[in-house]
Amino acid sequence: MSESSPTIGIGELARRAGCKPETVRYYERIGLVGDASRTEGGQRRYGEEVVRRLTFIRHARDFGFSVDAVRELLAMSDQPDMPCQEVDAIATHHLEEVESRLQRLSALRDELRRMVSQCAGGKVESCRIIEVLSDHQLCISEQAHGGARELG
Amino acid sequence: MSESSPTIGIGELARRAGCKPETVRYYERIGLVGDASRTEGGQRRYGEEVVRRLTFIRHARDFGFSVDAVRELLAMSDQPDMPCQEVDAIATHHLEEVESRLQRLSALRDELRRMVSQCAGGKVESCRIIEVLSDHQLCISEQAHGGARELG
DNA sequence: CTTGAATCTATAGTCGCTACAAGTTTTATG
DNA sequence: CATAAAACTTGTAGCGACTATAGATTCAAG
Repeated sequence: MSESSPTIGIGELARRAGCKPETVRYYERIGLVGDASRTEGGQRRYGEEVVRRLTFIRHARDFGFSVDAVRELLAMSDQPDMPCQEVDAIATHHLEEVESRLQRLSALRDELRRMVSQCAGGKVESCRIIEVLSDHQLCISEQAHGGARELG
Repeated sequence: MSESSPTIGIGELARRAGCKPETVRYYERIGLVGDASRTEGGQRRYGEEVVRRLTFIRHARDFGFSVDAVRELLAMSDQPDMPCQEVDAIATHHLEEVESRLQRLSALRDELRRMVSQCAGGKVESCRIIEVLSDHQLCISEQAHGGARELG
């Protein structure tokens, strides 16, 4: 693995990886990408391998992996000879979380739909939306939306 | 509307509404609930109407409404004679957001499933999960997971 | 050499809480 | 009534993953 000469500025790096310079500096601060080499004047300069690394990071983040998970995935992708069990475990765990979020979000959608569809458009006093929000008993499923906050 | 005498402590209030005392104080700080009356010693005491208000808040939050949306919903539920168009608008808007989140989360799940199922369990070097994360082109849908971070 | 874009650091803000620390008040028991 | 335990008080900092701002500096193009 030969490093390419570090000629890429933080702006171009960010653009090519699909994020902002601030995010790159943030990733440097938390150690997701290493310290960049600098120009005499102190500006960061990167080589192609950092573009690849940052692209990997952004892609994994787009998949919803947490920064900690990305950190582990990065560490593993740096060890090509190791078995990929752990990679698989992380991805499978994440998939399970996504599936569980989907279920709850879907139940939430059903409740919201029901609520909205029952609003007759009169006064607030008799608005079904307000009524449902006031009275948990009017929900079909008690568990449906307990903790929607975690769903984003 | 007669106010009940304020005898309920913050702990009982929180328990009855399904949150924590810290959350109640937080809601007071941001103005979702008004300032409570106090004992001589300075402790907060509440009446039943606050239990109802806090329950409404928690319920709306469980439905995934933002605090700002809850603020508006509260303001409207305080005006029973007004038409409920705005209530409906807020709820419908929220429903649309939930539906859009669902679509993206569902596409994300499909990609994750595909990725995980293609992992043959060998070395990291040839792990499909790492490959997909390294190369956006291997995704079926480019849009599928662009911004999963917002999905929770 | 000048201009303007890009970059630098440091810090604070976002959202909606949650957690802690160190002190005070209330309530229950002996 | 004394004591202990529970609940409460304020203030502040932390979470995750950035994002935004300010004010200074550096770089690249003409």
